Amino acid sequence: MIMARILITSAIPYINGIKHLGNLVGSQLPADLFARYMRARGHEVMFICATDEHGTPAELAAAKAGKPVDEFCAEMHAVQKDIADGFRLSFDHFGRSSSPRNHRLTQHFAGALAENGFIEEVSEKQVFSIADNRFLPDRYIEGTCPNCGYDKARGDQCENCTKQLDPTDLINPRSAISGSTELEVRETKHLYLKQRSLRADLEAWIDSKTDWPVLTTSIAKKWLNDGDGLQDRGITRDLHWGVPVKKGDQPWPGMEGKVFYVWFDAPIEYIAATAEWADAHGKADADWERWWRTDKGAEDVRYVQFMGKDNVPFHTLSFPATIMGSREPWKLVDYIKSFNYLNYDGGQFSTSQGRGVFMDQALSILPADYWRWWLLSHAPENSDSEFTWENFQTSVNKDLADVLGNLVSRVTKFCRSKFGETVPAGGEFGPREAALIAELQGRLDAYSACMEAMEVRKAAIELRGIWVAGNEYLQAAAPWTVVKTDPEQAAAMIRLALNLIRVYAVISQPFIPDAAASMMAGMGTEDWSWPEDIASALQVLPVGHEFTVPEVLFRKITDEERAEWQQKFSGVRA
RNA sequence: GGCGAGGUAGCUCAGCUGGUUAGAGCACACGACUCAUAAUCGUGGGGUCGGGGGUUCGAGUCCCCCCCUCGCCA
Repeated sequence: MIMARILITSAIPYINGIKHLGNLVGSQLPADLFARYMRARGHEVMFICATDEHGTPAELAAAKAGKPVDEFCAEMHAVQKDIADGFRLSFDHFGRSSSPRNHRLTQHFAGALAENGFIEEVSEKQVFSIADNRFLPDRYIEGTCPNCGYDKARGDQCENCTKQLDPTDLINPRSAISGSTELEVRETKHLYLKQRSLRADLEAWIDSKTDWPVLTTSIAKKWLNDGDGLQDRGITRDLHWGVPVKKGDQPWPGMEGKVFYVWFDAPIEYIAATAEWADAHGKADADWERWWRTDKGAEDVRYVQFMGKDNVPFHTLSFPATIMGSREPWKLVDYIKSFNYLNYDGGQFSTSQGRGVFMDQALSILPADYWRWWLLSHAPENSDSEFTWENFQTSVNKDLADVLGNLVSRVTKFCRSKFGETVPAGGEFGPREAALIAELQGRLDAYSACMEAMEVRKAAIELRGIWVAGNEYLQAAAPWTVVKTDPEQAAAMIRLALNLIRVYAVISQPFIPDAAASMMAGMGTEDWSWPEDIASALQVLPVGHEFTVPEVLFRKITDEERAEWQQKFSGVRA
């Protein structure tokens, strides 16, 4: 196997609150699965995530919490970091889009784009709230709809009659933030990224990605071709919290007091976070640049992004336009794995309504592995999928407790009672064992192929099949019967089965890292080497090797618990 | 209204460029086993593949129309 270098990024979660399970399964979790698998196969991996911290919602959330926005973001970053650790998300670095690295890099990209003629200054009129001392984004202006008379219409659209509005259309407009009616229209200047000038480049690039999921390319092409086609995009805002507008390290005349739009600086944070990683580990710039600069070693890097479908336009068009327009040799993404939505019990997960299970709540009721297994084995790859408590309970109980957990239990306890807690000697492998080895080799190849291709659900099915094969073997070999007449032969069977536990720990680790660690600890080894060859992998634990019977790996979810949680999470988040 | 994704066994889903009796897991029934977390293993019942046309020797798989769900946009 040739060692490869793989750069993996997960869409970066917004700072203003804790994410729900739908967000988790749409980007961070599958990205982690892929990162863990690639590391397990011996590849060099750089797995990057961060918090997305700028913009109006962050400012408002901070105000609501009664804290300065920078302090609020620092606290929420720590909270999200803890939860990510709780889910065992194995980021090499979990950065912050508000970092000095991202400030400098964002300003650098803007400067380069301007130099190459891809930035246009546009003067436009926006609503300014005197009481709030700030410009108001359209959706933060409320008033009476001129069309239907609804008195809580927003400046971008009336939610009652769905008519598209301009803020100036509203009757008796007021600030949605303070309620103040002291509003005035002011002239303000903004920078636009001339995406239309890069349209041909973008289209050619996307057309060259024939191996991308249809979900990814269909969304990209829609934005490229729909209506009037790809539009130029404003990349600055009249806000206080954000990356100050600069042309590289120089001031940008006329843009004083403005910041870059959150969607401009957020993807750049992928790069900046890698630089933050280098800083945090006392490494040189060359150490992160070899992942991102094709002129500095990134030519052989494979870059894979994970995200929900709502993020696809920014990753297929806006961010690539930023990179292409810089005319600098930054690494473009090689593969975009995108996901549909996970629904919750007949409806949508909703952050604003607190509907569904949020990441902190999930960890408070069950260990990470339960969630990881269910979410990954039901990842919304081909269409939206649905979380129900009944499905969660049966899947987890059956797959984890019955098929895998019980297998570990029956093997180790049987050995302990008949041979003691060491790998027993005697006997030889026969045709039945040879058949098992052949089957496992074939199934493992299929599993690996799915993991390489990021076919998450299929990989889970293959892995489960491998677990089942172990039970099938035991059932057919029946060492509990054989031991009565031929203890040596039974010993050979159990020797194989104990080694099987180690193999299962290694290959299951990307899905269920904690259980894998328990299995490995029980087997008394730290040999995580991937079972390239099953026959030899099943001899890693030698005769006489000591092990212990692990605690129950997965306890079952009871009907009472299921009913309780179903009730608890049906309504509004406390 | 436009666009995109879907509508396959009770449930959750597989089914690439059309090809013999449409698959898996769960649930259900029966049987085997008793080492194990009342776990495991085997066998079986169950679907006119949203509806209607069409192309074809042959369509869940291609074309047209319609219905329904979800999302995005206007």
